[in-house]
Amino acid sequence: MRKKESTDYANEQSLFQLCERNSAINMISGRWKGQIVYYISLGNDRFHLLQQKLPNISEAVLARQLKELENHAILVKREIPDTIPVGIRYLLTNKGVDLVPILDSLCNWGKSYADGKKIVVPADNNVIDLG
Amino acid sequence: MRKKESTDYANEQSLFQLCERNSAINMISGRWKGQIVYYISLGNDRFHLLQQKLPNISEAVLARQLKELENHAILVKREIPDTIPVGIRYLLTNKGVDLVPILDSLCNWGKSYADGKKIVVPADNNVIDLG
DNA sequence: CTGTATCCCCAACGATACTG
DNA sequence: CAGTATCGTTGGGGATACAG
Repeated sequence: MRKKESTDYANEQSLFQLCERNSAINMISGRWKGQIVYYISLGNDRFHLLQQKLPNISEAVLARQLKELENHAILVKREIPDTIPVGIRYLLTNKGVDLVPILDSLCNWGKSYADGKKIVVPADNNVIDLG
Repeated sequence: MRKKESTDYANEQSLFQLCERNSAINMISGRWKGQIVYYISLGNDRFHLLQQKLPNISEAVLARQLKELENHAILVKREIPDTIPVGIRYLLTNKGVDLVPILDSLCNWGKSYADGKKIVVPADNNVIDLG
C-alpha cells in the first residue's frame, strides 16, 4: 500500500485534482489495459479469451488489470447463469465504450509518426533529424 | 536499466509491436507528462516556469520527464542565444502539438463521468450504482 | 538557469502454487 | 473457469547535494 502521508501520494492526488487529464492517464496506464479494453470491445468478453489474445500475460496480472478497470467503472463483471463452475463475462460500460475511440486516436497518433511522418517544430519550422 | 532478457522487457516490446496504442500509452504514462505538455502548449517553455506551475515536482524528476518527452520527439530543446548561463526553451514538435487535443479528449472523458454522468452497461442497459 | 549523481522507497510486473 | 496468495525483481518517483 502506498502511504497516504508520502509526497508520492500527495503529488498524485494534487494532480488528479488539478485536471481530470491526469486521473484519466492514470486509469489507462498499466501495461495491458489498452489492449484489454480493445479486445473486450471486439467481443472477447471471457477471462480465457483474453488469455488467448494476450498469451504472455500471467493469470495474476490479468486478474489485477481487470479489477483495476472494474474499479474505474470502465468494465463490469456479469455472472453467466446456470454454469458450473460459474462463468464470468466482462462487459464495457458506456464509460469504457467512450474510451475506445480515444485509444484509437492515440493509436493513430503514434502510428502516423512511426510510419515516417516528419517531425517539425511549428515555432521555427525546422525539420528534426531523428537518429 | 531494464534487462533485455527479462519477460518484463519482452512483454513490453511485443505489445509495442502489436499496436501503436500501447507505445503511445507508454509515451504519456508518467506522472507529470500530461500536465507538462499542456503547460508548454500554453507557452510555459522554460524549466523554471514549469517548476512554478508544478510546485511539488523535484528538479531531478522534471529533468527526467522532459528528457523522456524529448526522446519520444514530443518536444525539443532550443538554446537561447547570448545568455549566461545558457537558457533553454522547450518547444512542442508537431507530434507534441497533435497530442494536445487527444489529451483534452481524455480530460473531458474523465471529467464527464466524474461530474456525475451515469454509468451503464450498453449490453443490458442496467445502470451501475457506484458506492 | 538547467541540469546530473546518488540514494531510498514503494508499486507494478511477473512466476508459481493453490482454490471454490 | 476464474481467480487468490505469496514472493522476487525492477523501475519510477522523490530528496538532496552538487555542477557547468
